[in-house]
Amino acid sequence: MPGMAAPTTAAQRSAPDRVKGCCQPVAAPLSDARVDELSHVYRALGDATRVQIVHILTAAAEPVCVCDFTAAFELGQPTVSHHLARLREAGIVTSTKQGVWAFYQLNPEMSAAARAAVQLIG
Amino acid sequence: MPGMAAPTTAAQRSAPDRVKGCCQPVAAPLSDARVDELSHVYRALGDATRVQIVHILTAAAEPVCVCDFTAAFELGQPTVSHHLARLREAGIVTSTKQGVWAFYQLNPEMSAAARAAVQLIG
DNA sequence: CGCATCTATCGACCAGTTTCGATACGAAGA
DNA sequence: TCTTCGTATCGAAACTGGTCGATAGATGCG
Repeated sequence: MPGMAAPTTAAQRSAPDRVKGCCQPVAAPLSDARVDELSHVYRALGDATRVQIVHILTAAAEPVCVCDFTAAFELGQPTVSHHLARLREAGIVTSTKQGVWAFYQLNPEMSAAARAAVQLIG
Repeated sequence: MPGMAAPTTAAQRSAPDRVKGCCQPVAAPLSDARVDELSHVYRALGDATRVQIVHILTAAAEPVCVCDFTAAFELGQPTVSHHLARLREAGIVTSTKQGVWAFYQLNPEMSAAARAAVQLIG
């Protein structure tokens, strides 16, 4: 095998290579479920508007009306509704309706990963 | 003004509305810079492959060779390079070259926000 | 009932992202 | 030097995501 073929196991690898650190055994990967959970939480928070929404909710003592969000952002009402829906799908917020109005709050049953990520915004 | 027009200030609002919590004053928004920083960090981590990469790096004592990542994921080499580049652009990882090989590690000068987000994966 | 309002959903458009194959560049061995 | 290998970059295709206008559903007032 000519050239510098990459060894795939520690046994096949020469000492200088190990010193360089190349092709060292890689850490056991996180479970697919855990990776999905983390990446979905991060993806849900990977938008400036949604970070603002979460910040407002962490600072609010009571559930916040959708009309307050539409007033706070220079975005159309369907767009705000879309962002709230994404946070809801990620389990970060919950909504309740009182008459015509809809109120959003941080989901008290948020996953631990989501809670930790949200606290970074607070 | 007929119907149920949404009041925009606390003064215009009737007592029952305030009890319901609608149109309460919204928390002072985070600065644009802070929102951008947070959303960019979250966006960089909002991908399953990049979460795996960060997890491997947090578990590794030494910088990890690109060849280890390409071996660990069922993805093409350009795709892995792309994900590493995105983490690099977000300031989460740094790379060094030793001969033909490129090694990646967590950026020791990562922002506090990035460090906190990375620790949730570790 | 008829109407006005608030919110969610739909359809569409544009921008950004993920992925791959092809290729270019650099380094090291023959 | 010539070849081989590892990595980054480029170009393109497919997909996802953010935004808006239009619209539907629900609620409450008159």
